[in-house]
Amino acid sequence: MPSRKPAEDRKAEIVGALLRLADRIGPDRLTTNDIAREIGITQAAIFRHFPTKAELWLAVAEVVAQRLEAAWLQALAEAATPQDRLRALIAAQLLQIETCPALPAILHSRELNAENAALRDRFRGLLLRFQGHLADTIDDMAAAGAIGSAVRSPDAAVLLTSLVQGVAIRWSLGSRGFALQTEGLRLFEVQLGLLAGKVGAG
Amino acid sequence: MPSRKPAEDRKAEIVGALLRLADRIGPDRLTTNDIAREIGITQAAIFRHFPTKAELWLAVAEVVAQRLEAAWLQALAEAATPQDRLRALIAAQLLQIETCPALPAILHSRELNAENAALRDRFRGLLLRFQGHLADTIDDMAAAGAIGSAVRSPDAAVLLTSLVQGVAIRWSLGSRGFALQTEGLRLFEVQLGLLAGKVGAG
DNA sequence: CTTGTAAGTGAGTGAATACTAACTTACGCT
DNA sequence: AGCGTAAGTTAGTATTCACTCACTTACAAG
Repeated sequence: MPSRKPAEDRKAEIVGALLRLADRIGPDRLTTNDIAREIGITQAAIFRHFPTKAELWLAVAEVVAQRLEAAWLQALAEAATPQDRLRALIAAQLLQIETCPALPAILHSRELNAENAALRDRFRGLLLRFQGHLADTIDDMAAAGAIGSAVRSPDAAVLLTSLVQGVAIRWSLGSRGFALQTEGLRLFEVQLGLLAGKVGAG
Repeated sequence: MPSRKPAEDRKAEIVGALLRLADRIGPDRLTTNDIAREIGITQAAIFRHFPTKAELWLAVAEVVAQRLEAAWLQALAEAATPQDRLRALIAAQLLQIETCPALPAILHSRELNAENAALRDRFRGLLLRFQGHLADTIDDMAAAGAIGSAVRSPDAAVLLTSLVQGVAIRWSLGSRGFALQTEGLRLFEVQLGLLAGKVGAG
């Protein structure tokens, strides 16, 4: 009786519903029934599109990876100076988390950390690639003299990644009582000031 | 047939088992059966000591809170200079996470974030108190001239808390392939150098 | 209009879930 | 020694979980 959709569309719909519900219900508590109810099909229909729940999670990882990488590339392409690129990378990441608040919880889920090794590797690779972009951009800044060299760029990249994750935790624990991107970028400027302040001092 | 224990001891044993298993199995997937099997009693016996699972979680929060606060107070008491106190606070927190690796996952669990509001408030209060200690210590450093005042102490505290959380995430995603406390303290020295480098520059 | 395919259904599976009730027995106290 | 208490058990409950299977039917191509 219900309207049918081509498999591609339905798969995307299922993945989208999972990401939406993972925030409300939690990645490890989310059931196939929750997803089915959300999009108005039966639970059994989920398994026509994904053989197991673990494979559904891998499809989710694929979608997330594509979204994040696209956001990073756009940030890198649109900003002119290395400093603007760095800010744009951080802003993009904050926006992605704000748009898809389940992301931090998925990083800590046991679906990822204990039961689905392929999923963990996918996300770890993503995080490493983000830090790589950050480190490269920081190297560009150092080459342009916009920043000191007292801190090695991979360390600076880790500090900035941590900043994003830390503000995301506060955001989530505090029931999202502030604007994630605004507060994150404010702290980014503070940290950038610290990094830039080291010019010629190391 | 099995050896009996006074309720106090058994409660502590249950809480300890939960914390151990929450790391391996995940906070949201951990069942009362898992706990019972771990300590060699039947699942029903759990409910002689805790009326519901949610109350068991609250007892866990209480134990964690006491451990963390004791570690902080000891760090504050044992270190002489404000700078040493700051380092000791960070070291203590890193050690607590290394000793009880379930802590970050619990922070992101849905037991905490969605289903057990009392649990969330308990942990949020803990985190705020940690940042308070950090900020106070940073103020002491500023008063002693050991640090610049370009960065407001609450912001610096957030940056340091984020550092701990960020390195903890990398540690866990990377299958704990490095020593958390060592790497965390190394990054702390980097960040401290940045903060201290601003002396007189603000 | 017919027809093949694939999207979706309905009804089920066994295993787990948190939690309960009625019982048994180990242990401390006198 | 014996007795009361409380820590533990066995055997359940209703519900939910991921997943299966036989089936129906919407839709697009010829």
